Amino acid sequence: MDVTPATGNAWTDPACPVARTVDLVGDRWSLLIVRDAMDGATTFTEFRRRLGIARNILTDRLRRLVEYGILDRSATTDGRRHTYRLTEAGQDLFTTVVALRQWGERHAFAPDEPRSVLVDERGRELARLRPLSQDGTPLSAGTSHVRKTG
Amino acid sequence: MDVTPATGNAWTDPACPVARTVDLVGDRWSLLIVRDAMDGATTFTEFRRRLGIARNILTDRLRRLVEYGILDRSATTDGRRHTYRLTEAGQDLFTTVVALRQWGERHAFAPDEPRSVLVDERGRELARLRPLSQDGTPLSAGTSHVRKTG
DNA sequence: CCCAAAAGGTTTCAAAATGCAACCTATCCA
DNA sequence: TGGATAGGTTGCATTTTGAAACCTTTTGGG
Repeated sequence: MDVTPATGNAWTDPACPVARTVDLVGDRWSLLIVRDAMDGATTFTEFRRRLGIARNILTDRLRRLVEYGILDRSATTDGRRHTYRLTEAGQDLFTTVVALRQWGERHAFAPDEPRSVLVDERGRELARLRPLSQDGTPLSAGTSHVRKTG
Repeated sequence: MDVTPATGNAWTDPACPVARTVDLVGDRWSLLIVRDAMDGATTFTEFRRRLGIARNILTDRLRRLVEYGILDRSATTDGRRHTYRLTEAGQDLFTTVVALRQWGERHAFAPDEPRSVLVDERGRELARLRPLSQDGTPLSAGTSHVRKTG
């Protein structure tokens, strides 16, 4: 990839894939734009309606997401200037969005608070995401570690 | 949970678990602090050394992560004022960090760029996280949707 | 054909978040 | 006793964000 991050054109921690992802989509709005794109939003106005985001910020975030290869912008013929759709890289953020959602469900809601739910085509909630070793052993922070490079 | 977000004490989108999680840890630094805590960092100085973050910002983020129940701060007897450790909620962010990492590996690196790798106790890379339905069917943004509440 | 409304922005300016550097305080250890 | 180390706080400049006004193109009704 030849993408540069928002961070003054330098990665916060160039060798770390976590840090690079945070540099690209770790702001207040980008992942929520992706979330809404996954839920069917395609136009500037629709994103704005769902998010309540300032116009200039939305303009900037859409431009950046396109630049990063997460959204694709195409012209339309129906009076709307552009349609935004997730690229394959954008759709691949699904796992990340699900992980954020599941953590939020477990730790950011009181038991009785109403919340939106992500369901499959039969209306069932998803299985809990679990990091596994190649052989299927469940892994946690305690049973894994970062191997440095270079 | 009775936690309030950084966002001027109001949730960006109160019913959405994705948005609540972003409100809590979706800034430039929080998830990198959690990442380093998972990799063994426990002191102010150690976080600072690894991240290159400004002192006042680190102070603020540690305070917020403690307030949100993600880190636990305990006094020490060895000249360090405090030790920061992940709570259970903090450790549960492991899945989210892995999701960010795996996306970054796939989409934010050129094929030949050096990167750090997360491995299990035998040195093997993790299996790819995959959102699944309750019955084990793989799911994507296209085969799932958000069910609104309220 | 004309005009109002809608879509998708851009611009301006104020407010908030971030970052750097200097300063402060408590402990340890020689 | 005094310097080094840990863990901050404070002041100020820079950057990012946000609200509101303004602009341009398309579209659809009369």
